[in-house]
Amino acid sequence: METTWTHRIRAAGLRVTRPRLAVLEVLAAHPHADADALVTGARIQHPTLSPQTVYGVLEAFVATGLARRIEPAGAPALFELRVGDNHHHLVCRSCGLVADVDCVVHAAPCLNPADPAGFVVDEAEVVFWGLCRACQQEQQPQSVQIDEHDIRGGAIA
Amino acid sequence: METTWTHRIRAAGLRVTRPRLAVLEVLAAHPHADADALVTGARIQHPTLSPQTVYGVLEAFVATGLARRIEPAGAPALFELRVGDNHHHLVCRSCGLVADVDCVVHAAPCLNPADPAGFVVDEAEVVFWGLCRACQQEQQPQSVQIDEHDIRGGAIA
DNA sequence: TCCTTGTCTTGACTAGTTCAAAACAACGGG
DNA sequence: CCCGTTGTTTTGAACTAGTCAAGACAAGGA
Repeated sequence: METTWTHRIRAAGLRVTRPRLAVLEVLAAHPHADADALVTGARIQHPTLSPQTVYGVLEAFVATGLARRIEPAGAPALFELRVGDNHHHLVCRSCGLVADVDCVVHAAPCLNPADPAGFVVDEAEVVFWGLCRACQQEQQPQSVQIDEHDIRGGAIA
Repeated sequence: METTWTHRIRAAGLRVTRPRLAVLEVLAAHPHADADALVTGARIQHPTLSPQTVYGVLEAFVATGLARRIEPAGAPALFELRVGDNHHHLVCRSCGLVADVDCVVHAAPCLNPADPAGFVVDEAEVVFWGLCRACQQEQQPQSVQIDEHDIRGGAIA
């Protein structure tokens, strides 16, 4: 398993280091983790890891195309390894859970503005907002407070 | 002119105050301004205005549907008065300029995910990323540095 | 004009992220 | 297999956008 990560890191032109392997492994297990969750998760394998190091690792991953950074409005940035297939995201307004949605058109931009106002568009970012299954159930029975199960997008269960 | 704003504020169930009128007027003149730009702009009419007051004004506007808050990834939040017509945005990767794009389907959500994964979707947020006309011209001649004309989304020219 | 209540002001504070410099370690060459 | 170069990590501080709380203030109905 780890060999795969090693190869992918090296293929991206990066040196293979312990922090990078740790972050990559956590990211693989938690496909929409935020920086904080990645620090926590990666510390299981590398306890002395600092947040700044993780930011550095992520920056390198994003720059080389190993990872992608997504920033849902009003929440810390999330990172995912699914890159290059131009998919989109579903975000729960209540708990922040993020799910992937395949794009019907697999090439970017997958849709075009009617009047691009002179812009040359290279990407259409689509975020669907709504309620995930769990939050729908919580809100129907007897309108429970929403903060009860504060999973948020990035947290590691 | 001001009478119009007065009416709109009151119609929203809010008291008509000087900070609110000032912010509303700046927002009308600069349709995609960030909080900082609004403070600067509104101070022309009301020099003692503090950032916190503007945040409060904007919160009230957004809560009552007078204004809408948009948060392009990696930039401070922008505010606009165009609400309720479910339009989308074009953002320039280089200078941050934001332009409106009409939505072909005028009701939210204007498109549906192929597999909503159990989510009940109420909005599809679409952001088109690309280069605005000015930045295209700047990058072709002799690949000029991009920070030259740092208009950014919210700044007031 | 007075009173109530919503709004503004002031100030401190937080989360998320970035910057800079020095210590360190990966890995290609000898 | 060790060494040196160079990219990475570490450490620590700083920064920005935005939030919170409490008292002063003013809008607008009586």
